[in-house]
Amino acid sequence: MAANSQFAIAIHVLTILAKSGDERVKSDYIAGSVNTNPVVIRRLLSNLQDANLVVSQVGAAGGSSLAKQPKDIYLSEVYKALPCGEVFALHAKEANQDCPIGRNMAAFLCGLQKDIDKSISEKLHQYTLRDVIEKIESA
Amino acid sequence: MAANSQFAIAIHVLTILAKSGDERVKSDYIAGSVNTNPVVIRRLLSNLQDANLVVSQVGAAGGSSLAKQPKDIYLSEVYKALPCGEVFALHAKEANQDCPIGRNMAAFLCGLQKDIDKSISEKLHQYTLRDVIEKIESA
DNA sequence: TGAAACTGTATCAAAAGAGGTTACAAAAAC
DNA sequence: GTTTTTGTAACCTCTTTTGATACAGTTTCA
Repeated sequence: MAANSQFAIAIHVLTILAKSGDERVKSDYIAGSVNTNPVVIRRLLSNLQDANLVVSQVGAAGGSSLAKQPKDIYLSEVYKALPCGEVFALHAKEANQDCPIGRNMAAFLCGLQKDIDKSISEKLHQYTLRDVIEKIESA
Repeated sequence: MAANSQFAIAIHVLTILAKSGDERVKSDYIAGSVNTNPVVIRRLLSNLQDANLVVSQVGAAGGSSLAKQPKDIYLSEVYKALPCGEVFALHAKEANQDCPIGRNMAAFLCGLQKDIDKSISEKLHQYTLRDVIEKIESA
Protein backbone atom coordinates (compact mmCIF):
# COMPACT_ATOMS: atom_id res chain seq x y z
CA MET A 1 0.00 0.00 0.00
CA ALA A 2 2.95 2.29 0.03
CA ALA A 3 1.75 4.58 -2.73
CA ASN A 4 0.27 7.85 -1.60
CA SER A 5 -3.31 8.22 -2.76
CA GLN A 6 -4.23 11.22 -0.63
CA PHE A 7 -4.52 13.60 -3.54
CA ALA A 8 -6.88 11.27 -5.35
CA ILE A 9 -9.01 10.81 -2.28
CA ALA A 10 -8.99 14.53 -1.59
CA ILE A 11 -10.46 15.29 -5.01
CA HIS A 12 -13.11 12.71 -4.37
CA VAL A 13 -13.94 14.12 -0.95
CA LEU A 14 -14.11 17.69 -2.17
CA THR A 15 -16.40 16.67 -5.00
CA ILE A 16 -18.79 15.09 -2.54
CA LEU A 17 -18.76 18.21 -0.39
CA ALA A 18 -19.37 20.39 -3.42
CA LYS A 19 -22.40 18.37 -4.43
CA SER A 20 -23.80 18.72 -0.92
CA GLY A 21 -23.65 22.49 -0.94
CA ASP A 22 -24.20 24.00 2.49
CA GLU A 23 -25.31 20.75 4.03
CA ARG A 24 -22.67 19.29 6.31
CA VAL A 25 -21.44 15.84 5.40
CA LYS A 26 -20.27 13.28 7.94
CA SER A 27 -16.97 11.50 7.63
CA ASP A 28 -18.85 8.26 7.87
CA TYR A 29 -20.82 8.98 4.74
CA ILE A 30 -17.77 10.09 2.78
CA ALA A 31 -15.90 6.98 3.85
CA GLY A 32 -18.72 4.94 2.37
CA SER A 33 -18.35 6.52 -1.04
CA VAL A 34 -14.57 6.44 -1.06
CA ASN A 35 -14.65 2.93 0.34
CA THR A 36 -12.30 3.43 3.24
CA ASN A 37 -12.28 4.09 6.95
CA PRO A 38 -13.84 7.25 8.45
CA VAL A 39 -10.63 8.03 10.28
CA VAL A 40 -8.72 8.14 7.03
CA ILE A 41 -11.20 10.71 5.81
CA ARG A 42 -11.02 12.77 8.96
CA ARG A 43 -7.25 12.83 8.79
CA LEU A 44 -7.47 14.11 5.26
CA LEU A 45 -10.15 16.67 6.10
CA SER A 46 -7.87 17.93 8.81
CA ASN A 47 -5.26 18.81 6.20
CA LEU A 48 -7.82 20.41 3.95
CA GLN A 49 -9.03 22.48 6.86
CA ASP A 50 -5.55 23.75 7.57
CA ALA A 51 -5.46 24.96 3.98
CA ASN A 52 -8.82 26.68 4.37
CA LEU A 53 -10.51 24.54 1.79
CA VAL A 54 -13.13 23.01 4.06
CA VAL A 55 -14.75 23.76 7.40
CA SER A 56 -15.76 21.10 9.85
CA GLN A 57 -17.91 21.20 12.91
CA VAL A 58 -17.66 18.81 15.78
CA GLY A 59 -20.54 17.47 17.83
CA ALA A 60 -23.91 16.09 16.96
CA ALA A 61 -25.15 17.36 13.59
CA GLY A 62 -21.50 18.07 12.84
CA GLY A 63 -19.69 17.36 9.60
CA SER A 64 -17.78 19.15 6.88
CA SER A 65 -18.52 21.46 3.99
CA LEU A 66 -16.52 23.51 1.53
CA ALA A 67 -14.99 26.74 2.77
CA LYS A 68 -15.45 28.40 -0.61
CA GLN A 69 -17.11 27.97 -3.98
CA PRO A 70 -15.96 25.08 -6.19
CA LYS A 71 -14.94 27.58 -8.85
CA ASP A 72 -12.53 29.13 -6.37
CA ILE A 73 -10.79 25.93 -5.35
CA TYR A 74 -7.80 25.23 -7.55
CA LEU A 75 -6.38 21.75 -7.65
CA SER A 76 -3.00 23.31 -7.04
CA GLU A 77 -4.24 24.34 -3.61
CA VAL A 78 -5.35 20.81 -2.91
CA TYR A 79 -1.97 19.49 -3.93
CA LYS A 80 -0.19 21.94 -1.73
CA ALA A 81 -2.46 21.16 1.22
CA LEU A 82 -1.36 17.57 1.36
CA PRO A 83 1.87 15.99 2.52
CA CYS A 84 2.43 14.36 -0.86
CA GLY A 85 5.95 13.30 -1.55
CA GLU A 86 8.11 14.70 -4.30
CA VAL A 87 8.12 13.20 -7.76
CA PHE A 88 11.42 11.52 -7.09
CA ALA A 89 13.35 11.14 -3.88
CA LEU A 90 16.93 12.14 -3.37
CA HIS A 91 19.38 9.39 -2.46
CA ALA A 92 18.55 7.76 0.82
CA LYS A 93 22.19 7.85 1.81
CA GLU A 94 24.20 10.87 0.91
CA ALA A 95 26.47 10.35 -2.08
CA ASN A 96 30.17 9.88 -1.50
CA GLN A 97 31.57 13.35 -0.86
CA ASP A 98 35.05 12.35 -1.96
CA CYS A 99 33.73 12.03 -5.47
CA PRO A 100 33.55 15.39 -7.25
CA ILE A 101 30.35 14.37 -8.97
CA GLY A 102 28.71 13.09 -5.81
CA ARG A 103 29.55 16.27 -4.01
CA ASN A 104 27.46 18.50 -6.26
CA MET A 105 24.75 16.09 -7.23
CA ALA A 106 22.39 16.72 -4.33
CA ALA A 107 22.18 20.45 -4.95
CA PHE A 108 21.43 19.97 -8.60
CA LEU A 109 18.77 17.36 -7.99
CA CYS A 110 17.14 19.45 -5.34
CA GLY A 111 16.82 22.34 -7.77
CA LEU A 112 15.41 20.07 -10.42
CA GLN A 113 12.89 18.76 -7.94
CA LYS A 114 11.66 22.26 -7.19
CA ASP A 115 11.48 22.98 -10.87
CA ILE A 116 9.30 19.95 -11.51
CA ASP A 117 7.12 20.68 -8.55
CA LYS A 118 6.48 24.09 -10.01
CA SER A 119 5.44 22.52 -13.31
CA ILE A 120 2.99 20.29 -11.54
CA SER A 121 1.52 23.16 -9.57
CA GLU A 122 1.10 25.19 -12.72
CA LYS A 123 -0.64 22.35 -14.45
CA LEU A 124 -2.95 21.80 -11.50
CA HIS A 125 -3.69 25.49 -11.35
CA GLN A 126 -5.45 25.08 -14.67
CA TYR A 127 -8.24 23.15 -12.98
CA THR A 128 -10.76 24.16 -10.36
CA LEU A 129 -13.04 21.88 -8.44
CA ARG A 130 -15.86 23.09 -10.65
CA ASP A 131 -14.02 21.79 -13.71
CA VAL A 132 -13.70 18.43 -12.03
CA ILE A 133 -17.41 18.27 -11.30
CA GLU A 134 -18.30 19.22 -14.84
CA LYS A 135 -16.04 16.56 -16.26
CA ILE A 136 -17.40 13.91 -13.99
CA GLU A 137 -21.00 14.80 -14.69
CA SER A 138 -20.53 14.78 -18.42
CA ALA A 139 -18.96 11.32 -18.29
CA MET B 1 12.85 4.07 2.43
CA ALA B 2 9.65 3.87 0.50
CA ALA B 3 10.38 6.87 -1.69
CA ASN B 4 11.71 6.06 -5.10
CA SER B 5 15.16 7.53 -5.63
CA GLN B 6 15.94 5.73 -8.85
CA PHE B 7 15.72 8.81 -10.99
CA ALA B 8 18.15 10.66 -8.76
CA ILE B 9 20.58 7.78 -8.79
CA ALA B 10 20.21 7.37 -12.54
CA ILE B 11 21.28 10.96 -13.15
CA HIS B 12 24.25 10.39 -10.92
CA VAL B 13 25.21 7.20 -12.70
CA LEU B 14 24.87 8.71 -16.15
CA THR B 15 27.01 11.64 -15.14
CA ILE B 16 29.75 9.31 -14.04
CA LEU B 17 29.57 7.43 -17.31
CA ALA B 18 29.67 10.66 -19.27
CA LYS B 19 32.81 11.77 -17.50
CA SER B 20 34.45 8.47 -18.29
CA GLY B 21 33.89 8.75 -22.03
CA ASP B 22 34.55 5.52 -23.88
CA GLU B 23 36.14 3.84 -20.93
CA ARG B 24 33.88 1.21 -19.40
CA VAL B 25 32.98 1.74 -15.77
CA LYS B 26 32.32 -1.11 -13.36
CA SER B 27 29.23 -1.25 -11.20
CA ASP B 28 31.49 -1.58 -8.20
CA TYR B 29 33.09 1.77 -8.83
CA ILE B 30 29.78 3.52 -9.44
CA ALA B 31 28.36 2.03 -6.27
CA GLY B 32 31.25 3.60 -4.41
CA SER B 33 30.40 7.07 -5.63
CA VAL B 34 26.68 6.74 -5.17
CA ASN B 35 27.27 5.08 -1.82
CA THR B 36 25.16 2.04 -2.34
CA ASN B 37 25.38 -1.62 -3.31
CA PRO B 38 26.68 -2.72 -6.74
CA VAL B 39 23.57 -4.79 -7.33
CA VAL B 40 21.37 -1.74 -6.93
CA ILE B 41 23.43 -0.06 -9.62
CA ARG B 42 23.29 -3.03 -11.94
CA ARG B 43 19.53 -3.22 -11.58
CA LEU B 44 19.31 0.41 -12.57
CA LEU B 45 21.75 0.03 -15.45
CA SER B 46 19.60 -2.77 -16.72
CA ASN B 47 16.68 -0.36 -17.08
CA LEU B 48 18.86 2.24 -18.73
CA GLN B 49 20.07 -0.37 -21.17
CA ASP B 50 16.55 -1.32 -22.14
CA ALA B 51 16.01 2.33 -23.00
CA ASN B 52 19.17 2.41 -25.09
CA LEU B 53 20.88 4.97 -22.92
CA VAL B 54 23.84 2.85 -21.88
CA VAL B 55 25.63 -0.25 -23.09
CA SER B 56 27.13 -2.80 -20.76
CA GLN B 57 29.50 -5.63 -21.36
CA VAL B 58 29.78 -8.70 -19.23
CA GLY B 59 32.95 -10.55 -18.42
CA ALA B 60 36.39 -9.48 -17.34
CA ALA B 61 37.16 -5.93 -18.43
CA GLY B 62 33.41 -5.46 -18.67
CA GLY B 63 31.43 -2.48 -17.46
CA SER B 64 29.11 0.18 -18.78
CA SER B 65 29.33 3.30 -20.90
CA LEU B 66 26.91 5.71 -22.51
CA ALA B 67 25.14 4.58 -25.65
CA LYS B 68 25.12 8.12 -27.04
CA GLN B 69 26.52 11.58 -26.49
CA PRO B 70 25.52 13.45 -23.31
CA LYS B 71 24.01 16.19 -25.46
CA ASP B 72 21.65 13.61 -26.96
CA ILE B 73 20.39 12.17 -23.70
CA TYR B 74 17.31 14.01 -22.49
CA LEU B 75 16.29 13.72 -18.88
CA SER B 76 12.81 12.91 -20.13
CA GLU B 77 14.23 9.71 -21.59
CA VAL B 78 15.78 8.84 -18.28
CA TYR B 79 12.49 9.42 -16.52
CA LYS B 80 10.64 7.24 -18.96
CA ALA B 81 13.23 4.49 -18.68
CA LEU B 82 12.56 3.95 -15.00
CA PRO B 83 9.67 2.33 -13.20
CA CYS B 84 9.01 5.48 -11.21
CA GLY B 85 5.60 5.71 -9.69
CA GLU B 86 3.05 8.31 -10.66
CA VAL B 87 2.86 11.63 -8.88
CA PHE B 88 -0.16 10.46 -6.97
CA ALA B 89 -1.68 7.02 -6.70
CA LEU B 90 -5.28 6.19 -7.40
CA HIS B 91 -7.34 4.81 -4.54
CA ALA B 92 -6.05 1.51 -3.28
CA LYS B 93 -9.54 0.12 -3.14
CA GLU B 94 -11.93 1.00 -5.88
CA ALA B 95 -14.44 3.66 -4.90
CA ASN B 96 -17.99 2.67 -4.18
CA GLN B 97 -19.61 2.13 -7.56
CA ASP B 98 -23.08 2.77 -6.18
CA CYS B 99 -22.09 6.37 -5.65
CA PRO B 100 -22.40 8.43 -8.84
CA ILE B 101 -19.31 10.39 -7.95
CA GLY B 102 -17.24 7.35 -7.10
CA ARG B 103 -18.22 5.69 -10.33
CA ASN B 104 -16.62 8.36 -12.52
CA MET B 105 -13.78 9.42 -10.28
CA ALA B 106 -11.21 6.87 -11.39
CA ALA B 107 -11.45 7.79 -15.06
CA PHE B 108 -11.04 11.46 -14.32
CA LEU B 109 -8.07 10.95 -12.02
CA CYS B 110 -6.40 8.68 -14.50
CA GLY B 111 -6.65 11.35 -17.15
CA LEU B 112 -5.31 13.97 -14.79
CA GLN B 113 -2.40 11.70 -13.96
CA LYS B 114 -1.48 11.37 -17.60
CA ASP B 115 -1.78 15.10 -18.00
CA ILE B 116 0.62 15.74 -15.16
CA ASP B 117 3.01 13.13 -16.36
CA LYS B 118 3.11 14.91 -19.67
CA SER B 119 3.99 18.17 -17.91
CA ILE B 120 6.83 16.50 -16.12
CA SER B 121 8.16 14.95 -19.30
CA GLU B 122 8.04 18.27 -21.08
CA LYS B 123 9.93 19.94 -18.27
CA LEU B 124 12.55 17.22 -18.23
CA HIS B 125 12.87 17.42 -21.98
CA GLN B 126 14.37 20.85 -21.47
CA TYR B 127 17.52 19.29 -20.01
CA THR B 128 20.11 17.01 -21.50
CA LEU B 129 22.80 15.14 -19.64
CA ARG B 130 25.26 17.69 -20.94
CA ASP B 131 23.34 20.46 -19.21
CA VAL B 132 23.53 18.51 -15.98
CA ILE B 133 27.26 18.12 -16.26
CA GLU B 134 27.74 21.79 -16.99
CA LYS B 135 25.67 22.78 -14.00
CA ILE B 136 27.51 20.46 -11.70
CA GLU B 137 30.91 21.56 -12.89
CA SER B 138 30.13 25.23 -12.52
CA ALA B 139 28.94 24.70 -8.94
C1' DT C 1 -28.80 17.81 32.61
C1' DG C 2 -27.70 13.84 30.39
C1' DA C 3 -27.73 10.81 26.41
C1' DA C 4 -26.51 10.61 21.61
C1' DA C 5 -23.86 11.85 17.64
C1' DC C 6 -19.86 13.70 15.80
C1' DT C 7 -14.99 15.25 15.08
C1' DG C 8 -10.03 15.12 16.33
C1' DT C 9 -6.19 12.36 17.47
C1' DA C 10 -3.33 8.93 19.45
C1' DT C 11 -1.89 4.37 18.97
C1' DC C 12 -1.35 -0.05 16.95
C1' DA C 13 -1.52 -3.59 13.34
C1' DA C 14 -1.22 -4.94 8.53
C1' DA C 15 0.32 -4.52 3.79
C1' DA C 16 3.24 -3.02 0.21
C1' DG C 17 7.30 -1.11 -1.71
C1' DA C 18 12.26 0.17 -1.91
C1' DG C 19 16.75 -0.80 -1.16
C1' DG C 20 20.49 -3.74 0.68
C1' DT C 21 22.75 -8.27 0.64
C1' DT C 22 24.17 -12.79 -0.70
C1' DA C 23 24.60 -16.11 -4.10
C1' DC C 24 25.44 -17.94 -8.37
C1' DA C 25 25.07 -18.69 -13.50
C1' DA C 26 26.85 -16.96 -17.82
C1' DA C 27 30.16 -14.45 -20.46
C1' DA C 28 34.50 -12.44 -21.78
C1' DA C 29 39.57 -11.72 -21.28
C1' DC C 30 44.05 -13.28 -20.82
C1' DG D 1 40.86 -22.81 -17.30
C1' DT D 2 41.19 -19.13 -14.07
C1' DT D 3 39.75 -14.64 -13.15
C1' DT D 4 36.74 -10.80 -13.53
C1' DT D 5 32.51 -8.86 -14.21
C1' DT D 6 27.53 -8.46 -15.44
C1' DG D 7 22.62 -10.20 -14.89
C1' DT D 8 19.28 -11.82 -11.96
C1' DA D 9 16.93 -14.36 -8.42
C1' DA D 10 15.89 -14.73 -3.65
C1' DC D 11 15.48 -13.01 0.78
C1' DC D 12 15.57 -9.63 4.62
C1' DT D 13 14.75 -5.30 6.65
C1' DC D 14 13.18 -0.69 6.99
C1' DT D 15 9.88 2.75 5.90
C1' DT D 16 5.53 4.45 4.58
C1' DT D 17 0.72 4.21 3.95
C1' DT D 18 -3.56 2.68 5.13
C1' DG D 19 -6.93 0.43 8.12
C1' DA D 20 -8.77 -0.13 12.71
C1' DT D 21 -9.80 0.66 17.61
C1' DA D 22 -10.27 3.67 21.26
C1' DC D 23 -11.40 7.59 23.56
C1' DA D 24 -11.55 12.64 24.85
C1' DG D 25 -13.93 16.82 23.77
C1' DT D 26 -18.09 19.25 21.52
C1' DT D 27 -22.53 20.11 20.20
C1' DT D 28 -27.42 19.05 19.79
C1' DC D 29 -31.66 17.97 21.59
C1' DA D 30 -35.09 15.97 24.47
